Amino acid sequence: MRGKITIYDIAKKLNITAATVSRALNNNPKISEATRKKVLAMANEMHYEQNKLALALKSGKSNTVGVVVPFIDRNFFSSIIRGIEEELYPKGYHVIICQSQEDEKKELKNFNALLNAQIDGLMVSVSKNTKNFDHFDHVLQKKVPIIFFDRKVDMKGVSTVTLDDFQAGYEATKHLIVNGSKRIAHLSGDWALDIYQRRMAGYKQALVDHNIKCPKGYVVKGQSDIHAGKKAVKKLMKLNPRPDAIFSASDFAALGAIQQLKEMGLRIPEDVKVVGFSNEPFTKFMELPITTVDQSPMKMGKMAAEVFLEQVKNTKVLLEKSVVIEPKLKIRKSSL
Amino acid sequence: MRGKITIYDIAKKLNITAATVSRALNNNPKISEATRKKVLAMANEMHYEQNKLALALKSGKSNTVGVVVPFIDRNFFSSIIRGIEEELYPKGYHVIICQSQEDEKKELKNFNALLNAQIDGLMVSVSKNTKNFDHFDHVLQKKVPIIFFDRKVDMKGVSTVTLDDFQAGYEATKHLIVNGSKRIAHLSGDWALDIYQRRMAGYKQALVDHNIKCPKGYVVKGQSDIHAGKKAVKKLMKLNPRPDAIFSASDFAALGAIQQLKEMGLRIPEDVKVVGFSNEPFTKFMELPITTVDQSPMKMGKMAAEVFLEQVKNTKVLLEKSVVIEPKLKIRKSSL
DNA sequence: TTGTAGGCGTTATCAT
DNA sequence: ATGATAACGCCTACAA
Repeated sequence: MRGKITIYDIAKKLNITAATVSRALNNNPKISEATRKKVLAMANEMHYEQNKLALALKSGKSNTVGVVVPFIDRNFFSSIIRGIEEELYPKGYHVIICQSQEDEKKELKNFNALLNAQIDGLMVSVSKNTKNFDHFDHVLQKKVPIIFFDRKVDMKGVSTVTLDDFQAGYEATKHLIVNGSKRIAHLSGDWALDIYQRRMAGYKQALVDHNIKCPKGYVVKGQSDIHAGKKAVKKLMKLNPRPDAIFSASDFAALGAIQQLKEMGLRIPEDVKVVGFSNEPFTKFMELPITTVDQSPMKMGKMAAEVFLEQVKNTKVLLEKSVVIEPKLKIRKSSL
Repeated sequence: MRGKITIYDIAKKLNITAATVSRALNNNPKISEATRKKVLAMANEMHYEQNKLALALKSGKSNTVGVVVPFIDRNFFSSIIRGIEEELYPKGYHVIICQSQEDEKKELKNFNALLNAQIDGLMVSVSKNTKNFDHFDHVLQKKVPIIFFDRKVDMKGVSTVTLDDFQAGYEATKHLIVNGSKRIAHLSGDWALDIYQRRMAGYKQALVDHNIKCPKGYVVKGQSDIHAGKKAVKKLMKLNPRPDAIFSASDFAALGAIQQLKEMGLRIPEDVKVVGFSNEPFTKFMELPITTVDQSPMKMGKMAAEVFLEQVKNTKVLLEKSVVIEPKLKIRKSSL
């Protein structure tokens, strides 16, 4: 029913054997130029197309990688996937997408399904609710290489591609300091994710390096959404002294913060400067464009793909590469 | 090297044959309850996992669908893919993602690669530069069902999931009329895509139905980006009489229009009302939230997946289903 | 240079 | 109820 024609069909037409056809098609040197040409011509004429499935079964390589992200429709993740796809497609790899939906159980199921599909590699950004990491070991046991991007698990035998979140936090904060802010608050995210811890660490280090205090209550932990940003600002502005700048570890929280500040009659950036994180598309489009940290997600995806390709080239040893991407501060009006 | 344990391994341990193991694992009735339990227990103990590749080769079904979109990192498309994935994953299907990058040749290559991978179905939103449609026929010849979403090709034997773009254009325009606009301009998109033609048709019909004229120059064709929106407004505002409202077939063009209007000192919505299209995330976040048409992309993805599932259930006939999704006007400040 | 044969892991069709 | 065997499409020793 499907892509009917096989190497056997070609062989029959040419009165040769399937093995010979295979050799011709695979540029195997052990074949005469004459028959190769005949085979190639016939294959073309019959519209032969190789069945990758059979090849995969035979070779143990499926030429497919699995990508697991919390949600595919977040700009950050879809940009990463774009990077992965564009890097891997020319090399003959397919990209299978799965969503963990920030759920450990779904993540585990994704892994098993992908393992069953005989993927050649797994690229994953860990769900934030994942506490148990056995399924990662399980993948490694099957000799399937893992490449983490952005959110990683500390374990042996894996590679990672991450942003230098410490540096990002540091630079964002330093930028505020340099522009005159003296009392800088920080909206942090879910501490289950170390990216938020590192961003905060960068923030704190910048304060220390510039002899600026971080009064009690200046660091607010919350979700990375608009509502959390508003809530945080309500708290922060009751403080005495109140902050004159906010570094948010998320653009959405930064947006909420801005909305709340405006509602309170505070001007941005005059009264309070704001810096967000992720360079979400909307930050650029606002009437008041928001300063933010660009994570180069497409590049992250491309790097992850490159590390994978390097890994499959040398299947003997498990690579343990750690690629760290430099953050890029996008300075806009909200902080000037 | 890979998922070593096969049904043969289980068979050996149990001194039975692989066929029996297979039967036990597949709930085949021709087997005793006793052996079934033994097999299941052993399979569990040995952490057996079915090799989908072998199954796929044997059965001719890969349990994989290919999805081809212009770019994965556009909110509209990634939301659709999310819908597809969430609908198909529970049914045991994998989703392979490809990007055509609005390029006919890449689209063709994507198709061939997916065909080689023995996909069970193809879901595609056509590249806007595709003029030749042979590769679609080619897919159909291989008995692989095609489901178009959003951008379709008119051909036999395929199913489609689209937005009612005419209705969307009609409602958006009517909304402006009802709110007092008398001179409504339209920013259209690339006419190679029929979605833009239909949006415009809806716009024109609404004008006719309400006895409103469409003066020359009131319809501006351009790209669907910020720059095009600005450019169009510069032209439009030179017209006499100048428009008091703009219905843009794209949110980005609408944004550009708004930026340009402001630059010209015109107030929105007082002087000019604006309606966009797609419900891009940023439209909601602006200080001046933009009225726009929501296309329910996640639902579109889910519907496409459902049509596919229906198709594979009945492999005898090629379904020719046409699902039309109702647009939802999101009324915000830019048009009130 | 080409053919033969076996195997990748599974299921389905015969027998038994 | 279970076993033996062939087949899915391809590749690759090994033999000729």
